[in-house]
Amino acid sequence: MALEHAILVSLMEQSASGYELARRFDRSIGHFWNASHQQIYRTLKRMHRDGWVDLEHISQESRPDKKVYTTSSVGSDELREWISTETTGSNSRVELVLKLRGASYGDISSVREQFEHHRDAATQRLDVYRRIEKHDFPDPTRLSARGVHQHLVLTAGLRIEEGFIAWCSEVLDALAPQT
Amino acid sequence: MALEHAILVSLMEQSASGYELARRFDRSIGHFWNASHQQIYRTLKRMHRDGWVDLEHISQESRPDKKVYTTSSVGSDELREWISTETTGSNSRVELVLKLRGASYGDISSVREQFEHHRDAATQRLDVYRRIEKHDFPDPTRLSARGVHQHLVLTAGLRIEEGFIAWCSEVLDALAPQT
DNA sequence: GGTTTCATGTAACTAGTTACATGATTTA
DNA sequence: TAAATCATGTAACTAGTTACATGAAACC
Repeated sequence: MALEHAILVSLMEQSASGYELARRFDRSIGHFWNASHQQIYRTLKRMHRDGWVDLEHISQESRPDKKVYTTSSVGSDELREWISTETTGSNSRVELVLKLRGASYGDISSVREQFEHHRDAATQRLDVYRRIEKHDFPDPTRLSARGVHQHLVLTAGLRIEEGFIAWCSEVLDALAPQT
Repeated sequence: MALEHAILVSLMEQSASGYELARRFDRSIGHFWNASHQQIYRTLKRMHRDGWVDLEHISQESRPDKKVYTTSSVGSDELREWISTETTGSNSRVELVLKLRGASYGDISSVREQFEHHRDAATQRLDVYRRIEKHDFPDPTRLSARGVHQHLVLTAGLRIEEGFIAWCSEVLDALAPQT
């Protein structure tokens, strides 16, 4: 899972209450990730129990009290570790984006390697899709209605992989170690 | 939810056992959707209970018996209805792909409208991202390490929206009513 | 003799969503 | 005076993952 890690990255940038984190997830991070306030409160509680975050109670006049969370040293160790761990599973692209965002809190060369790996995997996938296209849709101008729809679905796969590979190249260019 | 509907689309194309469906999800559909066999068996059971699918027990020699499921009339009504229902929520792009794949089993003009709507929404999002880029990264050549990372994350958003909009245009061109 | 394929499932767990609950203050 | 903002939570549910279980046949 990575909601914990998304929260850690966000807290590294700036300490926050659960409410404030929920708002951040609705804005910047939330463009590609979303988490409800219920999820965030629940997760913060667990993270505090596990010592990943420190907690400060803040009383306010004319506003409800709030609990401000800060990444602890255990938390930042955990984040650093997670950033260097190979990214697998169905959510991997979103996690890669998150690792990029938090790259300064971990080992950048490891992030680079992970991007290389996922770019290569995407290139192979793209190749598979192109073979499928050649095999199943040799003449895309002559297709039944259902054939057209199926071909468009395959096109989605092609476009997604192409886009991802291009973006990986941008990332790798920008993360290139300055020699 | 839409796993039910993904199964319905798959069964409309060809009746299958839970095992066979799981394999299909690992291949074609599974490039952008994945479902474990446990999930599929559980969901098929519920769909059968609700009358969305019919069931035929098939005994085989030298192979375990299997249960072959077929979309019932209730199921195809449900699918038709779902295809015409507005697509919302965090999973909407995957659902749109699925509706495209099953478009022949529902109302194509409604699918068209949904694609138009989502293309327009993506165009607005893209515009928001471009404004953010102008505002937060006026000079992308002069950025701190963290600034570079944050900018690349924004770039991911830009590329995803651009790609999605381009693909929607392909879809809309292909689905255009022949006049 | 070991792995893959066919074929079905249960049980326990983690993650995420929806609905409900409270209550003051500020803004339209 | 109604809605939005700030601020926290509980409870119940749905969806998805991981681990365990069985057992024959085909393939390498």
